[in-house]
Amino acid sequence: MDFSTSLFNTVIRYIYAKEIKPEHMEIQLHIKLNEILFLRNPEQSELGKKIILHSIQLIHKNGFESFNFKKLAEDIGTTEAGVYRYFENKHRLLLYIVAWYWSWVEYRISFQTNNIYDPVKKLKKVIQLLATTVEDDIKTSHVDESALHQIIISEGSKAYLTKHVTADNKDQFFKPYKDLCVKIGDIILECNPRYRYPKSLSSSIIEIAHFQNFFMNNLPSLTDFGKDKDESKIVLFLEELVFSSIKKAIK
Amino acid sequence: MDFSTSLFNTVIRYIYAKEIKPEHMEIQLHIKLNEILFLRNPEQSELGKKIILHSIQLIHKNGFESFNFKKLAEDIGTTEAGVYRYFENKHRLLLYIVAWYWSWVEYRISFQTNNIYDPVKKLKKVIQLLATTVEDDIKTSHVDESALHQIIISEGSKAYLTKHVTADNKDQFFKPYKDLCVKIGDIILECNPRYRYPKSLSSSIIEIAHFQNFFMNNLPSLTDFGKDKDESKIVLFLEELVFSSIKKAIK
DNA sequence: TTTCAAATGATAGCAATACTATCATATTGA
DNA sequence: TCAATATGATAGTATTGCTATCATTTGAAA
Repeated sequence: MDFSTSLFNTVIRYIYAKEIKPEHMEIQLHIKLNEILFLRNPEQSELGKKIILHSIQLIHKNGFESFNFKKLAEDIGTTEAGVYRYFENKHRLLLYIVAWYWSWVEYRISFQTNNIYDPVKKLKKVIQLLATTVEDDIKTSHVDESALHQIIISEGSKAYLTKHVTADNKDQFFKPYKDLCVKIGDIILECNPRYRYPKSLSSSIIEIAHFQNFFMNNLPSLTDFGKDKDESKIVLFLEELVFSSIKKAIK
Repeated sequence: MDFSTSLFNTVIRYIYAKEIKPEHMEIQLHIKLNEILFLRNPEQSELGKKIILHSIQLIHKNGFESFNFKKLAEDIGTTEAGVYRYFENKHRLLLYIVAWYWSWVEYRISFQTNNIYDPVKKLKKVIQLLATTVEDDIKTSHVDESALHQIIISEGSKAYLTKHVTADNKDQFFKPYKDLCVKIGDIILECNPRYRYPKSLSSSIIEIAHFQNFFMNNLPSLTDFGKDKDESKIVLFLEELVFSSIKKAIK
């Protein structure tokens, strides 16, 4: 795998410790996002990175509804006005975080399905990546990917469930999510070129993975996974759902 | 069908015009909800019914985020304090509306699947009812069921995507949704008693029906229905997904 | 090393939101 | 008819979601 290649929105940076020894070398992932998502790029300053890190922590802890820029500023040790210089409002910050997440997921999928040529195996890997808790492969200094995953499950859909979704869509805020859907849709078509609903199945896999996880942990009677709360069962459920549907369509 | 039977949360009332002529007879549906959902029962006063009617209109028009009790009160011609006498806050009002909706859907399903004994046909009917725009069979005077359906699609998940979901669940706020899931899960098991994920499939059908509709109308590239925006295609997608999965599991 | 623009900090203020409280009046039902 | 209950009218308060201004620090170019 060529790490220097820019992959969609993703760029890999080599970060070396001052004395270059292999064990001190870190590979850092850098996600490049659409400029319209922010007023000032949070990846390019210490304050900006703190804003991302602490908003993920705060939203994870207290939820998006009770989250606001005043609390965030206090948490960071800066002022409300300081945060407003980076993001217009908290919804834009959520859009940024969500876009970052989907870009990161797409990168992970590319990385983890690399050199897998069987589309069925590839799709299984995708389902597993979408439906199980992240274990960091490549670290990013200022993002807690595990907390982020939880946030996307509980708050992610609020990014688009608004009256201004059409305007936001025109501004390309959902591009990473849409790119990911296309990518998964293509794998589905590789499995069965005659399957009629690749994009709908793709978005359904993503959404089911998330809300089955949410239900399992919060409203367990809406699932069959309530007892042991085992994510791998969500994977099995999804695999059965997806592959029986794709295969049936072959006939 | 015995209309006098109380069905889960649902009660049917006969309303007669003063002169009893068949064409003046109306059958009115009355949904009885858990008392904890409100401070004062909105079904039992004119003001209460206005609150429900106008909040559905306002949320439908401007979305839940921009909705508040001041605007609602102005719309109705009462005062903010007046609304607070019925509902603690706007989230509780949303919970009420959502609970009402799911009770109503369960009633519709019971009504429309009555006398269908083939579980596959029954499940098809359920999918069709969940995934297509409501056409009122039985009218309720103070609820616009069609606007309500749109609200549930765009705002419904916000009812449970909160940090207090566990507390709300203990207070039984989600009972109608859970009852419906059980009911659909039972039909799935009738189709195939050995299917392993009846509840997860049930909640997935409901959620997919809704967000595929939302995506189709707002982020069409996430679906395969963007061009003609035809709800019946969502039904076909869901049927293929559901029945291939259930049937495969039979083997 | 200066220097000048950009980023940050500190403070203030304002309109809207999310309530709570109080008292007067209307209604209605026992 | 009278007493409880529902509604109306008004006021007030803490918090939220911003915007504006000016002073200070930082950092990169000259």
